[in-house]
Amino acid sequence: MTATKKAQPRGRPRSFDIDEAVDRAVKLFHRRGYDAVGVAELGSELGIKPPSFYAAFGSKAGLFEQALERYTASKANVFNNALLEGGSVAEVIERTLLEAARIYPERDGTAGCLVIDGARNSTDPEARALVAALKVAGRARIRDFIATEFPTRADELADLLVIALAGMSSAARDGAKASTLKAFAEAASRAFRHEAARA
Amino acid sequence: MTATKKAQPRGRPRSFDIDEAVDRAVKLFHRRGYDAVGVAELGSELGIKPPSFYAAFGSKAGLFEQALERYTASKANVFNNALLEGGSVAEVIERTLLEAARIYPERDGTAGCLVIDGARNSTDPEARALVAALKVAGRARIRDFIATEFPTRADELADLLVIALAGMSSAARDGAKASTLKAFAEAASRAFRHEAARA
DNA sequence: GATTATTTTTAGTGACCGCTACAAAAAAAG
DNA sequence: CTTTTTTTGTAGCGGTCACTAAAAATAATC
Repeated sequence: MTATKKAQPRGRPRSFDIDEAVDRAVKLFHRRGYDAVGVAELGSELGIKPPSFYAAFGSKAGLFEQALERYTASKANVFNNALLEGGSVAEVIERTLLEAARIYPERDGTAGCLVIDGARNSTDPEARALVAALKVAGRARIRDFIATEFPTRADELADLLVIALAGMSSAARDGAKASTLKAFAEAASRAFRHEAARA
Repeated sequence: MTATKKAQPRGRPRSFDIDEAVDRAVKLFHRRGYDAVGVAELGSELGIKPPSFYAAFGSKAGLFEQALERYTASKANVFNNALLEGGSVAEVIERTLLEAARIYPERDGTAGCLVIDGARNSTDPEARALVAALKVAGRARIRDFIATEFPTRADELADLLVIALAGMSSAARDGAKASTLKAFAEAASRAFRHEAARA
């Protein structure tokens, strides 16, 4: 019994695919940022009307939360993916930076990182809190991993990576080319090894 | 004759100080970003009403343009100030990074760089174009200066600085402490010297 | 067929957005 | 004084924001 759909419940069936809707929302929020995407646009892009939207997601921020979950569980989570391939700390950090340089440049209208810049300058406290929590958790994971090899400098080295990624996301959203980000990522990776070897 | 005020013109005198209004606008736009600051709030903060606002600045984007001019002519222009103190390319870049680490952390509600992040995710094409032009011009000045010592690697080295500054602005707006930014700036400065010496 | 449960569509809500028409007010010029 | 010029305050423009009340539609269940 391969049940993905649990025997149709009672009422009128939903006329749209929630998973696909979240995927489209990821793209829209990534493209233009949380505030710049309106519920009206989300509705028309998702092919649903406001009441269906709110019945399914609760609020605009609710959809953003699901979009962030989808995003961080995808290949866009560059550190997670680099970590899965194993290797030394320096190797994982290098793969993280190079992968960011590969996926951050504009593609299909999206650029940079949704978590880093998706709620930048947003007026919505809920949206800001959602990305802030993800940033804190992400940085903690990076720091703890670095600490396995460099326990006394883990914070400083984690900040080096986090700030470098933020710069790359920012630059990508400003139109930086893949070659530019790749050169920066390589320099940042060399800097990481150099800093890790210091003191 | 020390004329800053040109013999009062004909009509009703302006009831507010334009220079001070621009200063306050710089702070507001810097604090929350272009889109998040409304004309109504600008008006009440500046003590003027819409018609006076539009008579003086033409539009919200017009005030933003003046705010950007004020900002880039101030001590916030870290590269300009570092350049004025002279020294080698590596020294100027180091001062640029360290000065950014000093002024980017949150102070009086403002953090990071108004040019880099002030119109991030804005929906207003005019505001985006204004900061985009400043970014292009700023990067060109940095690249040309670096080229005086490193003509073959000026672009790559300029991107290293520009992306590092973007990362610092982003991190500062996310609450990074001065000590965090300082450590990053020092590492970035070392990376710059190291990259400049390569090849 | 009748009941119940869920989602749908229709048609809005009040609040805020950037911006403006209009006329009174306040100054210099005649 | 009157005229001319500029800025002011009052009031409100059309548009968009996130969101919702109410009832019709569509399914399983009784």
